Amino acid sequence: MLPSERHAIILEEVSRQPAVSIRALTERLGVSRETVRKDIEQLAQENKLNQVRGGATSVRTHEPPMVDRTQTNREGKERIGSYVASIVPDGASVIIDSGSTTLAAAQALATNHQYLTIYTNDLTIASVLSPAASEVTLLGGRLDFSENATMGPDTLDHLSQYNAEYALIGVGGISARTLFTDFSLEGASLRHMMIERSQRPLLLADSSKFDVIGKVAMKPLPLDVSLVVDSELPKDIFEALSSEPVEIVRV
Amino acid sequence: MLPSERHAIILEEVSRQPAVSIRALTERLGVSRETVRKDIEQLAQENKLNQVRGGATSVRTHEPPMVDRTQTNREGKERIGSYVASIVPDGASVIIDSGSTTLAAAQALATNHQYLTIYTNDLTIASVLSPAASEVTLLGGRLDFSENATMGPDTLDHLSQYNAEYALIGVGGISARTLFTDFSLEGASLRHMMIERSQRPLLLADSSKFDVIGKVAMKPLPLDVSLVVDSELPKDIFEALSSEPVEIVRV
DNA sequence: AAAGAAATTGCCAATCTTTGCCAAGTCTGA
DNA sequence: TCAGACTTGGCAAAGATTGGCAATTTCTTT
Repeated sequence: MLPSERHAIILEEVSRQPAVSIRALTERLGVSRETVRKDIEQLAQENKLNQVRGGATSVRTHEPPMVDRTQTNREGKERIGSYVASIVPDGASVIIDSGSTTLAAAQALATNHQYLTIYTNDLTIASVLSPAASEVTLLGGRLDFSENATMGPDTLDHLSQYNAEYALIGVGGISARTLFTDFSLEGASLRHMMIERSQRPLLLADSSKFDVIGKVAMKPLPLDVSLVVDSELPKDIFEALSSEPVEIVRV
Repeated sequence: MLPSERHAIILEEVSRQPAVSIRALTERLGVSRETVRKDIEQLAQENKLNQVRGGATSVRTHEPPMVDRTQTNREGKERIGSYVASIVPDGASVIIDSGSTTLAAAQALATNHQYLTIYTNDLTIASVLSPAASEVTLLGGRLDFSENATMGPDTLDHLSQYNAEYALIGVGGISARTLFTDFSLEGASLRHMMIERSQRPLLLADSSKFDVIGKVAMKPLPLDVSLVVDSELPKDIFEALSSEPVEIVRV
């Protein structure tokens, strides 16, 4: 088995689970402990994974908490928000996903618009838009503490009653190999339905999402979407997206 | 199982519930008590959680729920809240109405309980109880800006899917002539259904509600309820209530 | 309500196991 | 043959388990 094969397998394992042990890898790869250790050492230097005692962990096992996320690449998120506010006309109906990027968009909408109809599962976004919209519908369901948003089957049920002209969707991560990924299955299902339920879905991804791989792959995009980004996409991601029904908007 | 895997699992547990026991973790992780204890010790040093006897608790000290200091009769509401917290056992399921009196009760519940199942239409109450409950379900629907709570047919629909052991209901006003009244039709319908959907409904009314007449009369009480008040009821109201299926609790 | 018994838990020390790291040896393909 | 890659073996360090004991909590009984 070639080193590159081993590396690929190690990376696959580590992206499928949050961590792998050297012990497990020696069996899977049929090589010695020491070889696996050196492979991991090498991959860790390339920032493909984290080396920990006894094995390796994925570079990003958990999504950082919301409080931190609102601060990362704030300027990029604000630029995306302004763009969204410029293309969504006043009076439109908009489904808005939870997250820090969509929150930035909601804040931008709140300053320019008055007669929006909003559907969202994010409590913060609902509060932000409440004074600036004709009507805000909060999707019901189990409250996820860290996201401050509702999730789960009830939320899907509730959303299924509505259609909107626009949808603002956040993504967990984009990479060339896995395309769009998410950090929870519930979140992925919800976002998928949000896309289906709108005429014009906008995927919002600031540059901090590039090359990030979440643990859940998103289902294939059901229809044409626009991907709004704040900086040039890495070339490999750009090429990987060329076969998808995605229009890329750089703002 | 790698140390980092264990840490991730422990943190996940502690973010899902407000507390985990070492006992439960030893089973979940398949390692000895001492190992779990040391893991917790380590995570506690990193401020990822709190170490307590027998386990760990979430580090989240829920953000100061900006108490409205202009709130009328705050002391009375707090007394009602403490009483409610004393009779609702931990682990119970509770429907909670929106409003300042029920918010006081929610705050009291949050300090004493850990494993409640909550259904509420009030965003503030949901946030307050989120770290202190096993599960918080936010009822979906149109967001009422002034109440910071959801209302309307969607909310009724959603609530109709649930039953709970307790319900904490606020009232708009109580008077001898009109008995219980409310300020909106939507609110009255919702409160009525909340009473129907619980085994043990508690109407909470501090003294600022006495002799107040809202514009909507509440439908007759569907079953026995307890009315929790913080001071002696005016005599005329007391007599008017004597023919109703109401047990009056003075706290 | 208080006292005592039983169970749980924290903490420590000794022991066993696993892992990291290094050096030397072995294998393989050009 | 030789250079690079892999394995093997050994040792020290880190990690994990076990058992013991005291402190604390919980349950019982009076």
